[in-house]
Amino acid sequence: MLSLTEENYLKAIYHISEGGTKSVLTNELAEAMNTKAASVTDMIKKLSLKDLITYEKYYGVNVTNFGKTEALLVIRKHRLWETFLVEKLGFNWDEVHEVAEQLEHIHSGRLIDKLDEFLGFPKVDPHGDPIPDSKGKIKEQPHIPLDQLKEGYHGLILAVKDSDSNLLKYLDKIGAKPGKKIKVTAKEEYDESMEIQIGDKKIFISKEVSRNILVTQ
Amino acid sequence: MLSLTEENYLKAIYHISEGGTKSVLTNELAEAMNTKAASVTDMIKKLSLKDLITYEKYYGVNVTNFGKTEALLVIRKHRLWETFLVEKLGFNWDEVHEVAEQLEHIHSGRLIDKLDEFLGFPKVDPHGDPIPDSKGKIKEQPHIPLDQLKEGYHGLILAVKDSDSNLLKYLDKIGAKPGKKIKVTAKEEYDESMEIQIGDKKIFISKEVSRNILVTQ
DNA sequence: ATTATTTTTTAGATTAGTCTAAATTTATAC
DNA sequence: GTATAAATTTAGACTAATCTAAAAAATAAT
Repeated sequence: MLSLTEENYLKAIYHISEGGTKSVLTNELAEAMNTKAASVTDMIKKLSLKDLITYEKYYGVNVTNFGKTEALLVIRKHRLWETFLVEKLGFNWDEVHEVAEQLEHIHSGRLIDKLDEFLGFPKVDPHGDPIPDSKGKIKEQPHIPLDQLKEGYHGLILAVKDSDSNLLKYLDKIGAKPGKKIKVTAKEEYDESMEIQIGDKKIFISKEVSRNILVTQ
Repeated sequence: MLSLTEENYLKAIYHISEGGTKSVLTNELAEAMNTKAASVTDMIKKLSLKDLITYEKYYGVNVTNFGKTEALLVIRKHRLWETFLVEKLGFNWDEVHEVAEQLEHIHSGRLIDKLDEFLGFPKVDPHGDPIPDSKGKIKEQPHIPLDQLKEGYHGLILAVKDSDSNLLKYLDKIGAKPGKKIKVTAKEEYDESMEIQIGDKKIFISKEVSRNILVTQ
């Protein structure tokens, strides 16, 4: 069984590697984990011994299929708990990340499947991110970050980045929720900011915001 | 903030001391925590420094008022989670202890009060144990263990010991649930076993069972 | 292609929680 | 009331996860 720390490292590797599609450097991981490169090297050795990742000295890390599944099972827990907190306990979507970071490490064969059932087998969490199934399989919808959508084009909001509470509060305020139609009405080359239309409102947003909104292509 | 281990020690001290009414010996605690006396001595020093307990070398440990409150807040979490698992997720009462042992250590100001509200502010958990309020205050009903009830007398089942899964399965089978009326129809002096009546059924139980059932006096 | 810079790894130390074995204190027995 | 037994504490060591500082390897610059 994985320790809490091992699970957190593995999850970070999965995310940084964009689902295992590219390798992850020691320093990237150190920054993501808020730790030092030396600590990362140590943990990498442990995860490598457990066949969760492959690791070649000085060249970074790749998740194995086994590691990918394990990471997705943790992510499944995280997203189901977030859904529970919002749907059942009445939390706002910007308040659930920290608590779900703790809840995702509860080990119980039956708990999470019972919770899944209780929630009605949701397909996505409150931020629009897909929830892996109990085998660790995930169904991603094709999507692009909003900052890559061209002027004049529109799309549906699929998901938003879940970990930044202030961003989520702001997105709430401007009405940028998954499912909403969004149109790029103007784009500024210089700083890549854009004007968008959601419903009948026009809003100006920076690239910092637009890159954290995922839309259908 | 208390570590997971500190919380577990404190909870064990609270239970063994019967709510802080008597002092706890090192070896008792070592047995309860499944650890060695030397480890207990170390932890006792830590808890003592944090003013959760008082400790005099070679003479055992007593919980402070502060420690009592902290212990009761952990117990509150444990019992609310057990209630959630049974009432909402459909677990049996003998399956929840281990999972609740993990869930009780989730730190979040709002989570547990929201959960309390979601459950409808229950007064007792599925085993009949009272749930402390958010200030760490607990309301105990007057009770005695069934083995102290005299022949011919009856009482209502208030609560049963929650941590032994096999005992709980057995109690389920014989219909010994909180709220049920129970009568001691015969008592055997020699081994302190007894015959009891629950509903229209008469059952023979050992002292090992009867001392884990709490009844109104 | 040799030097300088950046990144990564190793070496050695630290903290929390644990252990065994030895020493100390308290309790018990004659 | 001294000897013996039991309980408790201390001393020293171990593991997981972390750190700093130094060494090693890879990358970039001239």
